Amino acid sequence: MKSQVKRVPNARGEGERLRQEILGAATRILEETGREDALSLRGVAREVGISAPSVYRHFKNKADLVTTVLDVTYRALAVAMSEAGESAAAAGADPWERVRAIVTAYRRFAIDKPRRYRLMFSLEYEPDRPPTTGHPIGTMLQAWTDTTDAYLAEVAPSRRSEAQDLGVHLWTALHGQLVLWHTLPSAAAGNETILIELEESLLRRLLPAPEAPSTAE
Amino acid sequence: MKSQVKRVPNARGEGERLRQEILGAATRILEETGREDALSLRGVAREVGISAPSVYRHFKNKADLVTTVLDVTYRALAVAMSEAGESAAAAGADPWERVRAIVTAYRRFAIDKPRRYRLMFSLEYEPDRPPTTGHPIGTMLQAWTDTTDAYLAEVAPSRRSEAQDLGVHLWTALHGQLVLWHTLPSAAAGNETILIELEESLLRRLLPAPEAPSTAE
DNA sequence: CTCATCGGCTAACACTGTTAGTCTAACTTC
DNA sequence: GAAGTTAGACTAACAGTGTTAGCCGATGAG
Repeated sequence: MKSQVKRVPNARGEGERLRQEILGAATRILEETGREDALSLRGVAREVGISAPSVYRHFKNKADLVTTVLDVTYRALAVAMSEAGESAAAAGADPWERVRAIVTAYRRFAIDKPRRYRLMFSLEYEPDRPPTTGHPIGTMLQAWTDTTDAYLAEVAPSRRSEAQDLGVHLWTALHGQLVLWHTLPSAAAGNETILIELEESLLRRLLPAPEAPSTAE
Repeated sequence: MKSQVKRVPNARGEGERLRQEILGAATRILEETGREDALSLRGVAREVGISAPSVYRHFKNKADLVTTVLDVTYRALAVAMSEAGESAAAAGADPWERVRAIVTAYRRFAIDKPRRYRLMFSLEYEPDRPPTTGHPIGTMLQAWTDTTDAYLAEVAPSRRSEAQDLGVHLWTALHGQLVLWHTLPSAAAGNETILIELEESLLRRLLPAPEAPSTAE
């Protein structure tokens, strides 16, 4: 019952396979528990069917494992955002609807993967990583300033210099809303429409309306 | 060297004293490390000069200890905010300056106690606490909606119905800014003026200007 | 055929949260 | 004042943790 099949080792070049399995199991556990210390190397090893020290063949240590999970999550979020923007554009959406689509994708991600989303922003920056890449939060910020810049370029070109500021405002406010929503126990939590209304109210206040006010089509 | 003085027990009714010492040590360690799992009961016990299980006389378990530290921190933040508002009012500040003072107090707190601030919003709600109190984040939100309500009452009474929304926007956006600032490694971090400018830019966009536009003194 | 190396394993260390049970000194009650 | 109770601590122990050291079988290169 303890070691069921004694797991035949992967072939010579196939070590990467186990790495992916470990990553998957760790992701699952982190998403279920939401706390870094609830993830134990022995636990993921048990789930994958290997022994705990074998994890060290593929990850430097536990922190490295967690960091990798979060890096993957960051990338997935960025992809979800850009895909939402592009498919909205392809469907002929106007600039406002395009921003709306990106915001919605962001919210969906944060709500569907709540534990990991929270974890993304609750970890200290680990300085012993390749400093060229920087913290993945930077790419997140970039995605938002790109969004506001594209919006301003089409809708209010004269105010395009505010794109950076607006991107920061948009992202930070949305993130704050989601944190609040995740944390608040009863009232808001579970009621997504509240979030949507808040978003709407925020966007109206933050994003400038089109400059040519009337029939510009 | 191990047990230096064998710490004479507190007198009969003085158990509270040790409780405070434990709380203080835990607060210190949490502020230094910033991670819940870096706080060990044996560690705080060592620092206070008692044995680890003695902590259980005063706290249900480790989570209870951490929660208590954060509750105290929440209260301190709320107090700092209201004090800033009141002392600004006492100094004859106008509504805008009053909001500004509260925002500044909030930022100061978040920057001076960065680890604890981050911890406040990264813990899951623990359901086995007295449910009457709710999550302390609720009081935080209340403080902000009070702030915006007071501002609107004086400056734009016709829009007072928006106070709730504006309070949420203000708080979530500020919180998001601070998270970003804490997380981003090089560029922003350590440069507080960036934060102040962001705040200013946000407040201008969010808070309505006085209704009587001209000479209303 | 040899041999290095990949992909794993076991054993062990130091540490953790938590429980059970014990001791001492002070306070309460008769 | 004697007896009992209890606040305020302690030691011992358990199960589980991250991590390191060292081993072992199979596979591929020379």
